[in-house]
Amino acid sequence: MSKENLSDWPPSQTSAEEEEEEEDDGEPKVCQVCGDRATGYHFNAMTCEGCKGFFRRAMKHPTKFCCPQQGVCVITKNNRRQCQACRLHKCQSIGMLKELIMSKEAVEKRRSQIRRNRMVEEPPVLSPQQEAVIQELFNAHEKTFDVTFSHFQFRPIDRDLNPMSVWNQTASGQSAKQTGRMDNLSSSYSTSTSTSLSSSSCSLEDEEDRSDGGKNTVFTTLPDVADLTTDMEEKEEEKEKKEGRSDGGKNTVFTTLPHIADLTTYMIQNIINFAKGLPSFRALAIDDQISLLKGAMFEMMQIRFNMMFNVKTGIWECGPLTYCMDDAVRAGFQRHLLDPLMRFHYTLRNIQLQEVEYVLMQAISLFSPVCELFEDRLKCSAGFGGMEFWPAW
Amino acid sequence: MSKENLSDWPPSQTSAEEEEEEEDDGEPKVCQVCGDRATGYHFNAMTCEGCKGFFRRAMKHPTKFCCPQQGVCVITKNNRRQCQACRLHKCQSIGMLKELIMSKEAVEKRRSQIRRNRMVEEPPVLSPQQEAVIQELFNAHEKTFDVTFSHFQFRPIDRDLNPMSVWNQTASGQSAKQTGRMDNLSSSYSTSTSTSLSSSSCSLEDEEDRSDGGKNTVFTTLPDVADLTTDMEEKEEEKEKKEGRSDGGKNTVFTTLPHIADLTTYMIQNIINFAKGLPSFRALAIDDQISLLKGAMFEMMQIRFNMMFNVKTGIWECGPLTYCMDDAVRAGFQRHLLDPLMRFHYTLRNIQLQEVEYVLMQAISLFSPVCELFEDRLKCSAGFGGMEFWPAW
DNA sequence: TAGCGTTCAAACTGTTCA
DNA sequence: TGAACAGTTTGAACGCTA
Ligand SMILES: [Zn+2]
Ligand SMILES: [Zn+2]
Ligand SMILES: [Zn+2]
Ligand SMILES: [Zn+2]
Repeated sequence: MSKENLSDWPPSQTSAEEEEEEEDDGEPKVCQVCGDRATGYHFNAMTCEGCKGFFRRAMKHPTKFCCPQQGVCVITKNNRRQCQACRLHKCQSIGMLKELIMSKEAVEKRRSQIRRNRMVEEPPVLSPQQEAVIQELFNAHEKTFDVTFSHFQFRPIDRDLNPMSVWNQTASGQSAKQTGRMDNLSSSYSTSTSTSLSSSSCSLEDEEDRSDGGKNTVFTTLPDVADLTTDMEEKEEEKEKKEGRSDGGKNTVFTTLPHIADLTTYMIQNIINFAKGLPSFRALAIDDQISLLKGAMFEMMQIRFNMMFNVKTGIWECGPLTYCMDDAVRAGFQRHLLDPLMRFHYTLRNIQLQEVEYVLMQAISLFSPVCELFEDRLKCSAGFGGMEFWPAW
Repeated sequence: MSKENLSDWPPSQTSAEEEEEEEDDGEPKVCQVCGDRATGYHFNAMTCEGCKGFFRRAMKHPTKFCCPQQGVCVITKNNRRQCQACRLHKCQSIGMLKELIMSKEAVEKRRSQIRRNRMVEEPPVLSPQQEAVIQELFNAHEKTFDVTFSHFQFRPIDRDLNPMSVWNQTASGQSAKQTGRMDNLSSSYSTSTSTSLSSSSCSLEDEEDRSDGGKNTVFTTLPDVADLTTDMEEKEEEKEKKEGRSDGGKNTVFTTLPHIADLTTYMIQNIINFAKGLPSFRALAIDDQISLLKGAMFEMMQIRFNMMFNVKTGIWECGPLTYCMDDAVRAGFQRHLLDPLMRFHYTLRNIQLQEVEYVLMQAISLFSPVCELFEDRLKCSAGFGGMEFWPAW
């Protein structure tokens, strides 16, 4: 195989044995481009599989090929790879037609048709193993996703009167209500229902794990919630500096930051518990657990927030609490992040996923490792095909 | 044939040789769409078979075709495949009528009418020859299919207490009962009724043939039952090695293996006797007999087992003995085999075949040769259309 | 026999992946 | 890049009824 490729450069003009692809007797069909064995008509010419694929690719990605021999190469089976320019020219000269390549739209239509056919004939039922995995994920999620936010402990949210956001929001009405609700509580930390959660630290010991009592593994080395929160706030700070707005916080007052920080902490804690509730996650090395959690945390949080996002009002409805984008602005988040993030929330929410599907998304996010080198920028696309909401920094 | 396809793009307007499909002299009718030889009027136009089929298909599946040439293509015999849009347009322009295509309901009515006619003229009764064949098969089967397992000689079945199977089985109840039954017998080999069968060898001489006394041919060269059993056990062993589980049997104890081996031997012996009872089988060369038996043995055994399979309980009821899938697991069979095998048993049993139909299935299996090259993997589909249960190894 | 529908292997698309 | 694969379209041959 290797020696064939050696001795045919430059493609000699002398070996112009004009192919007589007459079907002499039986079946010796010959590629009219390179002389290889042909497999039938492709784009209106008798060609081999190689020239067929080459022609399609060349036509789909219009690239200007350049011949090193002034375009006089004679294409053969062994040298066809050496000069794309002459190979393509030969393709066209023998009558290959780009019109017979299916158009972008036609291909897409064909694909969706095939998907539809598959759905019809192949029962959409899952194997028992698959069902079990889903059940496991869903159980862990159910135990750690506090829709009512009844265990949420927080400092009151302080909404500024002058909207900082340029987007109009219907937050004025709820602002008073929510602030008023805060005032009913004596302590500076509020909670919907009383819990034993200590406000200062949220260590990762399983002290609160309600799912499994005794079989807890060691989690003392998992990242502390405080660490993760600090990480994110640091990132915000860095970004601010880069944007040349680091005026030391003198002109901009992030009134909602304390509350949003508490909210973030609460979400992170629950997400860590979700991961801990997955046997397949606990089976990983502790360092891997940390890396996965760090890499996926932001995305998983957004996925969870999306489940509470109301597309009609643009408001996140977290139990008795409600948030609008303006609250994020007032916490110091920049348009550069919030713009694509909002697009993400509207897009994803409009798909109207079921809860199980959200859980699967979380799992995909969790188990998609992020390269250490890119941890700084968290995750860029996280495998969610066309739904990347993360700006390209 | 190849030359014709070369030069015809874009479909030229110049080649508009207006077809004169006058029946000049004899029969030179021409397709008004593409110019090919026409086979008559189809949907109100003189067309070829190709354009006839194309028109019907295009009308049945309302797909929007798109012409890459702004719809100016001129359709010819050689380029008609290259632009569906223009071909369909040409069809309609020459007067082809979709009204002449039978509607969905009309087609269905026609089909049932045909079925009815078939029933009338083709008597649903079988010819005497066919009846005779069936009778012959059934007789041979009846004499060799021991529903009561009264001649089954075996070592007691040792069921482990801890279920090895991950699937839940209702085997616990029967376990005790069946083991208890074994205890009533003194010898390590048990049998329901005493027979003269020697436990060590089951030679293929017709010493036990109750059907024909004297006209026995030589069968000493037929495969020994022991051979076949060994073959199958070897295959299981090989598979196990491939799956990297060949721990020398130290960790996995196949407690039921001795009994299952006896059961297999008994089944094989009866199936060989079934084949021997068929004159049409005996008429074959001895080597062919061996090949057919080897190739079909596993499948025929499963068919026989299926006749005793209880879909409700998932238990094979073999006379006084009962088996569940767990027994096979404990004999060393792997999920890779048992999974599709169980599917097969449930599927086939649910069809509720009559006994005669089971016998016909056995015969089909027996007389379907398996290529020597594939003997390793036994039979892959065995001619049972969509019921392949054999995993692709 | 004319003209419907049916069948199914060959032909020809795009896709995958080493 | 191209061999192998997967899926669809085509049309020659055939079955059936009026
Ligand atoms: Zn070629
Ligand atoms: Zn060149
Ligand atoms: Zn035609
Ligand atoms: Zn066209």
